[in-house]
Amino acid sequence: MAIHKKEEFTQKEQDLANFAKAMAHPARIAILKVLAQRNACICGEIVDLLPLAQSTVSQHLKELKSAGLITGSIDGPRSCYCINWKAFEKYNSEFNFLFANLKVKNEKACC
Amino acid sequence: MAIHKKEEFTQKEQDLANFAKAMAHPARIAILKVLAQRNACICGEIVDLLPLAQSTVSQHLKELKSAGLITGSIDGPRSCYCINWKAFEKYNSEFNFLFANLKVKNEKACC
DNA sequence: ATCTTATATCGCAAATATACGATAAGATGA
DNA sequence: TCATCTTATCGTATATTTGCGATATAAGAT
Repeated sequence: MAIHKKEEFTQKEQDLANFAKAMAHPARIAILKVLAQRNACICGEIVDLLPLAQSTVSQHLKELKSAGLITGSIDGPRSCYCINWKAFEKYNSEFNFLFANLKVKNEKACC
Repeated sequence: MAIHKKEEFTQKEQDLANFAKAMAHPARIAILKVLAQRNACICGEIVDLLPLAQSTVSQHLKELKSAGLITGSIDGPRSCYCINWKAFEKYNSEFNFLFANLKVKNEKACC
């Protein structure tokens, strides 16, 4: 591959792609679900709910965090995670905007 | 890794993750944009518009097609691609549903 | 001070994704 | 038929992701 070409695209395209990448694993979607269902910051209960090792879950959490979709803070001996609604909503509307933009221009399929 | 654990999650989680994965590259987002802007099925004009080799673009098109986001048909010596609005809308609303589901349960950040 | 508990990180192995050149396949035009 | 043009596929190199066990770290309990 030699060089990645990702940075040759627009910032918007890259941002949206990064957001999508963060969502591109069922484990991470399941984590987001759990975080919301519990209506509170959950630490390692996630580990019990998912069919994955603790280190793997921790890694997925790290990815969600670095993508900005969740926030994490240390609470005594355990870690507390929450969905970052702001960022989530931003990407969601950006995604909808792209979709609406596409939709408006072409309605009839041609092939 | 030995075994992939992806199939241990629910079908909905997997579907949404697969959709996200298809969107998880700026080149593929750019392709979708082009397909919509041209308001018609575009074949290899995409190659001229993207900073990628023809074979690479073809591969991205294949992924979008196998994810069901675009359709393709042969038109003489060239190939014609279109956005599959139906599937796109389905995933979009599924995504929104997940988001709304999350949103309704938790509004105040706790960390 | 030491032990326990919870979590993050490191190191590694395997799988997948990304990218390209070369080549094949299919249709059109000379 | 043969050359050409367009697109798909193959083979290959490299990068990234996924997953786990082992280990480190940090706070609380004994």
